[in-house]
Amino acid sequence: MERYNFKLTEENWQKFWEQKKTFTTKIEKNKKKFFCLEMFPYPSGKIHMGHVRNYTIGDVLARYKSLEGYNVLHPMGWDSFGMPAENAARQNNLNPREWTESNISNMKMQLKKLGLSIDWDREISTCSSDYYKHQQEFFLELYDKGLVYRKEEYVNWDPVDQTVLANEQVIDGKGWRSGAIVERRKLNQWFFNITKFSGELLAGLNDLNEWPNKVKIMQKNWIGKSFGCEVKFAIENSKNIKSISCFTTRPDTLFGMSFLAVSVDHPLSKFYENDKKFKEFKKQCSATGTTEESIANAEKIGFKTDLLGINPLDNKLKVPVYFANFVLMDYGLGAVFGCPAHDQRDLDFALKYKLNVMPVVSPKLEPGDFKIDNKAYTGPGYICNSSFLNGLKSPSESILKTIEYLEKQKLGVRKINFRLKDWGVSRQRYWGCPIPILYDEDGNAHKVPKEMLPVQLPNLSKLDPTGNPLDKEIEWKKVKLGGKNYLRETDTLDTFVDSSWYFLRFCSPQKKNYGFDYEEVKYWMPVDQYIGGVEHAILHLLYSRFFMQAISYKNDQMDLKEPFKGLFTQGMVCHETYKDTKNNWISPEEIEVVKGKKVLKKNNSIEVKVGPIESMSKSKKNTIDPEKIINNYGADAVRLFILSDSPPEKDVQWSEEGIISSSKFIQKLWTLNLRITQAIDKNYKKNSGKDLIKFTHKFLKKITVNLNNFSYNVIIANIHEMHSFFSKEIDNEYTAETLKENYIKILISLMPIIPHFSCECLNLLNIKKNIKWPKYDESLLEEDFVNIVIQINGKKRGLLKTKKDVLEKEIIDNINKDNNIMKYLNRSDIKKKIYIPNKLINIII
RNA sequence: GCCCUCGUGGUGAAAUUGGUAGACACAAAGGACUUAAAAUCCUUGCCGCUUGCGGAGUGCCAGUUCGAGUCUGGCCGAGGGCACCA
Repeated sequence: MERYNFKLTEENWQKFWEQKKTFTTKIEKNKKKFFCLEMFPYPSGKIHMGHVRNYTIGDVLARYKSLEGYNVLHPMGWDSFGMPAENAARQNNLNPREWTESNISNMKMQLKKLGLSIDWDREISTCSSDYYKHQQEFFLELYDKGLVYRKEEYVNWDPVDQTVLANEQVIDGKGWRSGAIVERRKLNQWFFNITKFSGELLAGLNDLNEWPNKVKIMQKNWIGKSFGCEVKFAIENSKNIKSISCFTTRPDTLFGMSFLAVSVDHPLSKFYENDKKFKEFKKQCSATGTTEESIANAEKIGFKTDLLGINPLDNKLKVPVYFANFVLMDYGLGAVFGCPAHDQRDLDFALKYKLNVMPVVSPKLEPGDFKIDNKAYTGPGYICNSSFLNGLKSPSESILKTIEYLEKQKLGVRKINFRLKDWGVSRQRYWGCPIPILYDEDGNAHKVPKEMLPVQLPNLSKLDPTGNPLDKEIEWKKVKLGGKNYLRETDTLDTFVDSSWYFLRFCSPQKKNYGFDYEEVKYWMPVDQYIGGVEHAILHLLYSRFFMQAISYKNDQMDLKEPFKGLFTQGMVCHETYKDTKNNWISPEEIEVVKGKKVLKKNNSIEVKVGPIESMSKSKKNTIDPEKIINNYGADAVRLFILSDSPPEKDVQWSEEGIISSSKFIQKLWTLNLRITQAIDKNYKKNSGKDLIKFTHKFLKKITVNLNNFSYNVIIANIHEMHSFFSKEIDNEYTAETLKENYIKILISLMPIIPHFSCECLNLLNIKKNIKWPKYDESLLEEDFVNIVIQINGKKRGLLKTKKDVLEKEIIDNINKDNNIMKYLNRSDIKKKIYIPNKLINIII
């Protein structure tokens, strides 16, 4: 039998799509639009299996929506600024732009081999000045709106990458990319005022009902809203300072206060700058690392001042004021009041410095002899030992009542506090978007005039191993404007800025005088389905949401607040790991299976240790090169396999056996196709094909439902069922028209999954135009016969095939003829019968 | 410590949302075809007696129900996020 030539077929169709511009899109106002977007890749050189999975999932959806009649926007671009280009440049003395561009052209070729339905006319690249010019405009626009500012701030400094990192980029106290332990440095930085929208970004999550809950919860926690009260504590014994304000969520525990504690960076500290002991203490605090363990294990230490803080609820109650290492300057007001009885951290501190521990919340209304030992009580209860607050239900009544009192007495105000901090966007790197700012001779910042945009990156022939390259470009830095001398800002923007608006650019990628066209954006936005890895749950997704807020802010032409209507986070691609006897990682390519054992290829007597299945990574050498796989098995086989084993949101395990079986299955489908076309050619008139029609419609329903649920793995199972149905039934001499009509519907329904194969088969049947998603007919799905489960006491004892909608009596009559079931029924009387028509009968004896 | 998610065969998983548990696939074992191998196809899959039948069975323990993988409560385990957040 003729074999399916995937290579030729796939090449032909890819050429056809390219020449016919099949996937080129433009606004069509009479059509419903669908913006399908996958997170664009960083051009590292080669695509990896993660890309294959991500873009296959997106392509299935894009092709399906397009068949359904939507006007689908499915673009692709390159997140092409960033560290790897710069590192390659520094290490191998390459030009970052050339390096990046050659990577892009290679990856583009690889992506095309996957047969993706992408509108390549909309391709964008963030390192192109056509792109970053508009980013600089946005920067200045945000500056004008007061959403960008510059300040000296303690920042996360990555000593390896030699750059500042955003809080979101510090993971367990280490740089997200370099893994180096992050240091604290005070630097002048540009910030985006993301906290201005804390409330909006939090509230907006409620409307994102097509987002995974997990991601929404992560963002919610990251924004970290807490409700409480700002309380002012008068200070005694001080010429310098009259009061200290604290934010608290538990003002109702004020009577249990036994100390005030402030951060070493608190304004109060400037009065102790010359105090030797304080300086020593400050040093001790910063010596504590920023890693997870060191923080968790860090002892709570304090520096006692001579100040006394006065309890606002009773001015006879006075407590010492400490500097303490556990108080953070950048949360709340950098000061806390300590209530040891009901906060473990405060209790640890109080026990160390022998401070008062008095419970003010008791689990029972009558506190009796309720005492705190070395575990703080944080549960609910009733207020006690608190004068006029006594007896209030805590925390449900007590917090609000206390705030009301404090507000009335002008001792405090209710306040909502957020954990979210402003987004520091300055990076001391070369390969990024220059910040369009000039400094005059006094060091004041000025916007680069609009007509001077873009601020082009200078083309550097050589990058020094360390430091900020732009800072060393003396000539580039100097600018003369209106007879005055200026120096350019030499920091570049965090590359997360680049990806915060690229979805807008995709709507009108060629627009010259602005980043996007409002008409186009109004038609295409929001992104209907965004697909990517969950690792961007906070960083990229939160920044993009902020950017949309910022662009819509003070803007009559735009009121879109959420860029991504639907979000899907796909799982990772995993592979077994292998090690040799010396514990070196071995790649799957070096391995051979001999007698069921995995051994080294070069010397097949040495068995390798098979390690756990882990996500593909270069360091573990368990990656598989997609291009090789596509060349060996074809794009359709790769698509089929990457979708088949696990649901798309979960991790999938790549295996040689799996891809082989997928490619064999394509062959089987081809063989089936030949048998079906032959049967059509024979032009039978015999079999009306009632069961064939029923099967087809049931199949179409399954595919449609599963496509809408992202149950792509089940679709592959459905296709296997389809194959086995036709393999068995094809000799039934179905009437040719019926067979053809139904088979065409099935082929169309396969187009999103295995487009080359389906297009080829359809083409051979002369179906070339007006291909639409086949609708299933619900009325054809009805079965004439049903299997009724016969249960006795809830246990399945038999199956009965009957006509649909038979009466209970008929079932019982049938049961009475069944010896196997009667042997149970004869044992005792029937107490009860539950009959669910067309499903089951349960007889209780 | 806090928050979230998930526990189904040797493996990846399915289950119309409370109604036949294990669809579909991978791996394994046995068989058919073949001189042989590959390829292809078929069968098996936990326990008990011979087919057939019966029993147990969706992490564990309870509960609701005629009926629970699915709902409720408790426990155990795995993964992920946050973390001195006041």
